[in-house]
Amino acid sequence: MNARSNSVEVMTTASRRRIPEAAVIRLPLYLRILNDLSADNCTQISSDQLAVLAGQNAAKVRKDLSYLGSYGTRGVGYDVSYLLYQIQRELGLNKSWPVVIVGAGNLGQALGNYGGLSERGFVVAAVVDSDPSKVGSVAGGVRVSHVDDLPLIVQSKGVSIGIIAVPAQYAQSAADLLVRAGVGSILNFAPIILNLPAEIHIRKVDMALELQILSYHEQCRMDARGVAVVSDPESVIA
Amino acid sequence: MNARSNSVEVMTTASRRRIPEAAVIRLPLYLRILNDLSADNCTQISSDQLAVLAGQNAAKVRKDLSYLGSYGTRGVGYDVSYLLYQIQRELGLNKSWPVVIVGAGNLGQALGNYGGLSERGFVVAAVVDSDPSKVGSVAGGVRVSHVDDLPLIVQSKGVSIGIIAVPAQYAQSAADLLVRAGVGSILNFAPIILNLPAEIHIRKVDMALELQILSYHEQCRMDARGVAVVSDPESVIA
DNA sequence: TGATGTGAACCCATTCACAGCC
DNA sequence: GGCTGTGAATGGGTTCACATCA
Repeated sequence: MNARSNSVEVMTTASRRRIPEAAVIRLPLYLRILNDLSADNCTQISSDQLAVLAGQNAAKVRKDLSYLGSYGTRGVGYDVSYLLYQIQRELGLNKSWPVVIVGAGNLGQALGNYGGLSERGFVVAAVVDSDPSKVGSVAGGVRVSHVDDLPLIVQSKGVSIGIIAVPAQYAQSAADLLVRAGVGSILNFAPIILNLPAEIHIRKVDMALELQILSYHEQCRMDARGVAVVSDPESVIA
Repeated sequence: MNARSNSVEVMTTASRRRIPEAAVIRLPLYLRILNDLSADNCTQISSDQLAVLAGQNAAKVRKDLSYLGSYGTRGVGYDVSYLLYQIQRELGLNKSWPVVIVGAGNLGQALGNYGGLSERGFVVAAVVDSDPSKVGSVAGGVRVSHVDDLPLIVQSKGVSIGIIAVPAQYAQSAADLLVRAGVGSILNFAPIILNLPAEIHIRKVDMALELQILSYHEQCRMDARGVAVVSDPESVIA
């Protein structure tokens, strides 16, 4: 029952314990904090301390970590390096993930050169572009390939994660190409929401959208401070 | 009771109807779709159709829109341009929001030049940097100012939204400076989670973090396909 | 008839509170 | 005594299903 049994089990179809999405999102945060602690030669940490560092509360931290297994010691806390290892394993960061970048423009090149990718085990397997004049040039230590070769590249290099770095008007077709080529997860930098089949995982990195949400919160904040606001736009227009 | 009454009401402290956070996040998505529809001369839309375009379901769309008021027509649907107007108003996009960008490096300059900002009413009031050699150069049509002038700039230009575009190691101090200068919302591009007072709204645009989440989902997907996986790392290490 | 608007039911995430163990 | 691990309670978000109205 406990994951720390002594035998090697082989899991087959769908036997992975599913961790709630909300908890998965916080794991990289804990990971970063534990890395910093480890660099400072800190070996033990309690859920209380970790909660402060992560801006969460202790109960949530304990619940999140309990999804990984029972790796803490009652009355003491968690071993930093062991917890680090367990989170990395759960997130799949002990593996190397080949990614393909679609778009060799400013953003695509910047991402290709971004050291944080390789640091975290994400290897730029290829950069592709539809512009023939860009094919052959070098971006991020990788020669730019033509987008027509995408299926071949995905197959031969075992790529399962694609990064979209093209202007908004081409983003949907880039996404469709990635899906057809066999990619299962997409990170989208274009300022657009993509239509994708449900089985494709997608994460958005969309500044325009985020700013609009901040705009709403700013408005609420200003209202709360007591700034007078007209509540009926109808009559203002009329 | 209905927001479409005929008199002009003046709301004072905290009278804004609070829309659930989850719904606020979808409003910019609807906005983008309605804009496209409007450009295609489409004047009416039903919750069913909008749901398909947004990748949501009809009930959720109706509930989301109902938070704005009762702007639909039973048996018919919603008027595209009126809905557009209402969403923009609710999000505060009918106002002009001055923003300050902290960091005049590659990312800061790219953001300053990004047309999507001004298109959406976000005006780059200033770009600041701590490097004196960068002060005076031009980024995004705005002269780069020294970070020491931040409080003055925020005050004089009425800035309430800050954008952090500095390396991770400087992000926390940049955030602290913004808060002390009086900014209320922050968009963070640095690959780090910031510690901020609860009253500050923050949105993260963090590729490293998003990729780690995709990595987890890829792992789940591969497990589901029946790839054999060792479930007990303990014994593998030993 | 056909689509909105919305209470009620459901489901997931967070928080509480305490049993269990070091 | 102190801290983890976790059932139970709470709260928010989504979905259902239908009353309501053009």
